[in-house]
Amino acid sequence: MSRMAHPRLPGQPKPPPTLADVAELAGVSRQTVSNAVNNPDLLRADTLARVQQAIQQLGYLPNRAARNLRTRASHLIGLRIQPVQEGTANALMDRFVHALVDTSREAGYHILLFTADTKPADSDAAAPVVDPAVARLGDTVAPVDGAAGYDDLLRSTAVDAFVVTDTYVSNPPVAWLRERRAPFVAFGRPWDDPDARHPWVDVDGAAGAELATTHLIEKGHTRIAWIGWRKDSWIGEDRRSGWVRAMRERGLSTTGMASRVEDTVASGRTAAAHLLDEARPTAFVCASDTLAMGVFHTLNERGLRPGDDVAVVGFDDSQVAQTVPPGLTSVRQPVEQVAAELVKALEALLAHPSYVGPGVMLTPTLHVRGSSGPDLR
Amino acid sequence: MSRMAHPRLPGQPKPPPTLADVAELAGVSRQTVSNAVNNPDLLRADTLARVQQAIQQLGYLPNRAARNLRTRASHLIGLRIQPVQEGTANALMDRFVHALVDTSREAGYHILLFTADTKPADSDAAAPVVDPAVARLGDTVAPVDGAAGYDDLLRSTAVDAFVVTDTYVSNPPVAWLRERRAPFVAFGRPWDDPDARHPWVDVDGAAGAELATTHLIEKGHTRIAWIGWRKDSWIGEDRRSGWVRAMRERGLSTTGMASRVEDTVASGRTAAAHLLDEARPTAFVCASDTLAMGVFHTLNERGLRPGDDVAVVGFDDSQVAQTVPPGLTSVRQPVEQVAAELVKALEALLAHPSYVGPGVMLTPTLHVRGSSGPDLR
DNA sequence: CTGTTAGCGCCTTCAC
DNA sequence: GTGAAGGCGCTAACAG
Repeated sequence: MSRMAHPRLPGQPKPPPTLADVAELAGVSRQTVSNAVNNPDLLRADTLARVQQAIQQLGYLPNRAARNLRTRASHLIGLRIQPVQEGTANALMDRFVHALVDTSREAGYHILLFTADTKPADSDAAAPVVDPAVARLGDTVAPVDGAAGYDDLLRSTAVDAFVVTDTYVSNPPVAWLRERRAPFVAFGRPWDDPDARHPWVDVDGAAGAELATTHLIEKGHTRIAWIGWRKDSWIGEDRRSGWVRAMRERGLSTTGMASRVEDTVASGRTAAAHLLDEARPTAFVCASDTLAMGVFHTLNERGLRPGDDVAVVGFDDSQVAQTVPPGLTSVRQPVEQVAAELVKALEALLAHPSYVGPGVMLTPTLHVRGSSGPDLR
Repeated sequence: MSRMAHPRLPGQPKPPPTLADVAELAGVSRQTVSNAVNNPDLLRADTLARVQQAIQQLGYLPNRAARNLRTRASHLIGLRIQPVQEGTANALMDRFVHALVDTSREAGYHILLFTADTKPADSDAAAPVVDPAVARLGDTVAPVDGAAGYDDLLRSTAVDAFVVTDTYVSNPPVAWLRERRAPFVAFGRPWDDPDARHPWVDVDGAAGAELATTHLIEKGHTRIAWIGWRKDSWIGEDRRSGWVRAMRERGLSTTGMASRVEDTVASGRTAAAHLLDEARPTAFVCASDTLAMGVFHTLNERGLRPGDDVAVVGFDDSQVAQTVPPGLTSVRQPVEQVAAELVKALEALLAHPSYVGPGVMLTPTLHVRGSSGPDLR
C-alpha cells in the first residue's frame, strides 16, 4: 500500500518483498513469518508449509540491513589486502582469498575487502555522490598507525570481525585490534608473543623447508645452499631453521651455504651467483619462489639448466613455479585448510567473544617438478 | 541508560557511540547531529563546531546497518571471483581486485566478494551457528543457471550493484542481471550484443596484439606466429585480429602461422612445436602468458633460448612474465584505469538507474623484456 | 503455537 | 537553524 506512493520508474528494479508481504500472502502475522525463517520448529507443520510456500512464491529473503540492525551483526568479515607485488612471484594471497570466500560463505559470512588507504580521499572532491560525511569523519579521526581501515569498519559496525594476514611484520594491526578488543583471527602465528590471546592458524614453514631439503638430500645432493630473507623476518628464520635441521640431521655442512637477502628476483640472482662461485652448491632451497626465480636467472646466464645441472626448490607453489620450464619444485601451503580453520575459529569467536582456542599449525606439502632434477645416485 | 541494562562482559568490545550519544554530549537534538554529518551547511558555524567536537571526542561514525536500512543502500559492490586457475599464468584478477577495492573505497564503496557456489551448503550440518534460515531459503529458491550467488545478494539487498568480469562466456550472469534490471557494470564488452544497455569498460585486445606484433616486426622479424585461443573465444579472436592487422599492414604472410588452442601451458607447448617444425617462425605472439610459457617449454626442450634464438611475446603481464628469465615481453592491461572507469560508471548508475553511458575502451601497453630478443637488423 | 508491542540507529518530512 | 515525529524491515520479548 504505502509502497504505491512511490511509483516505480520504468527501469527500476522491483523492490524485494518484505516480511509483511509474505505474511499477507500466507495470511499470518509478520512475526510468524519471522519465526518460520528463524525458528521453524516453533510453528505447526501446516502453518510452516503455508508460510514457506508464500516465501517461495515471492522469492523472499530477509532484508540484510534490517536484520543487521536488529541483530547487531553484519555477517561480514573484513580482510585487508596488500597491493600485488610487481616483479615477484608471490601469489599466496590470491589462493587464500578465494579459499576464504568459499569457506566463509558456507558458514553464512561474506568477505569484505579493504586496503590500507594509500592516499586519503580527495578533500576537495567536486562530486560528493557518496556520503562525503563518512569519508570526512574517517579522516578527521585519523587512522592510528598501522590500523588504517580497520578502525572505520569497526566503528561503523560494518563487519563482525577481521581476518588478519600480515602478522609477520610485528604487526601494528594486531596490537591495535587486540587493545581495542576487536574480534579477529590471524593467518600467521603471533611471533612476538607466543601466548597472545587471539585465535590463529599458521603453516609450519620450518617443516616445509625441511621437506624441501630432505627431498634434495634423498636425490643425492650434499651441497645444498639456502637463500632466504633477512634476519629480521620471523618467517624467514623459521623456514631457514628447517633447512638447517635437515642438513644437520644428515650430518651435512651448512657453513658458507646460506645467504639472507631481500625478497626480490634480483637479490636471489646475486645471491645465487655468489654462492655458486664460492660454496659450489649443487642445489638451492629458497624461502620463496621469487628467490628461486633469481636462481633461475643466474643459471640461465651461465648456460646451466635448472634440474639437469643444479637443483632448485622454491616456496609457495606460485603460478610461476607451475608454469616455468622445467617446472619449479615448491613447497605449497594448504590455504584451503587454513581458511577452513580460520572460519571455524571465527564462528567460535563470534559465539563466545572471549574464545581464544589453541593456535592451529598446519603442514605444507612439496610439489615436485623438473627443477628437482634426476636422482644423482 | 538503557544500555546499562546490558552490563558489558569484561572482554567485550565497547559498543560504538550513537547519534544520541553525540547529541547528548553536544547538547543538541539527534537530528542536528545527523545534519552535521550529512548536511553541514544547514547548521550555524558554532553549532556545527560543537557537534563536530563531540563527534571527534566520541569517535562517532554512523552505524552502517541503520543507515543502510534507512537509505536503502549498502554501499557495497558485489564481485564474483573465480577459483585460481592452477597451472596457468593468469593473474589479471588479482591486480584488478586490488585496483577495484582501492578505487571504490575512494568513492565510499566496499567490495563484497562471493563465488559461484561450487557445492551447496551441507543440508544436514549439525551446528547451525549462523542463520541456517538464509542458507535454506537461498537453496530452495535454487539459483538460476549462471546467476549463482547474484540472486541472493540482490534479494537480500546486501549489495547495491555488481561488477561483472566474466563477460566473455556469452555470459549467463549478464543476461540474468539485465533481465532482472539489477544494477551492474561490466569489465568486458558485450560481445554478443554491441548495443547492450549496460555500462562497460574493456581493454582493446586487438590493439595489444598489434602492439606486440609491430614490436617484433620492428625488431626485424618477418615470420611471426600466433598462438591463440579457440575460435569460439571472442577475446581470442579479437586479439588475433590485431596480429593479422599488423602482419597485413607490413605485407607479411600469416598463412600457416597461426594456431588456436586451449589456454594451457601444454597446449602452447604443442602448438609451438608444430609451428616451429612447419612454419619455422622466428617469433611468437601469444594470446596469454600461459601460452607463452608453453612456447618457453618447447624452446627449452630444444635447447633454444627465448630472446636469443626465438622471440616470444605474451599477454597480461603476469608475475610469470615479470620473473621468468630472461623476462617475458607482455601486453599489460591497465586494470587501474579499468577500475577507475568502472567506479565512475557505477556512481552514475546508482545515481541514475537508467544510466548506460558509452562503453569505455582502454588501450594496453607493451612491457618489453628479454624474450623480445635483440634487434635483428 | 500465534499475534501484539516495542524498539535497533538512522534519515526525511515537517513544524517551530 | 533547530527540534519533534515517523518509519525503513526485522526480531526479541511478551501476551493470548
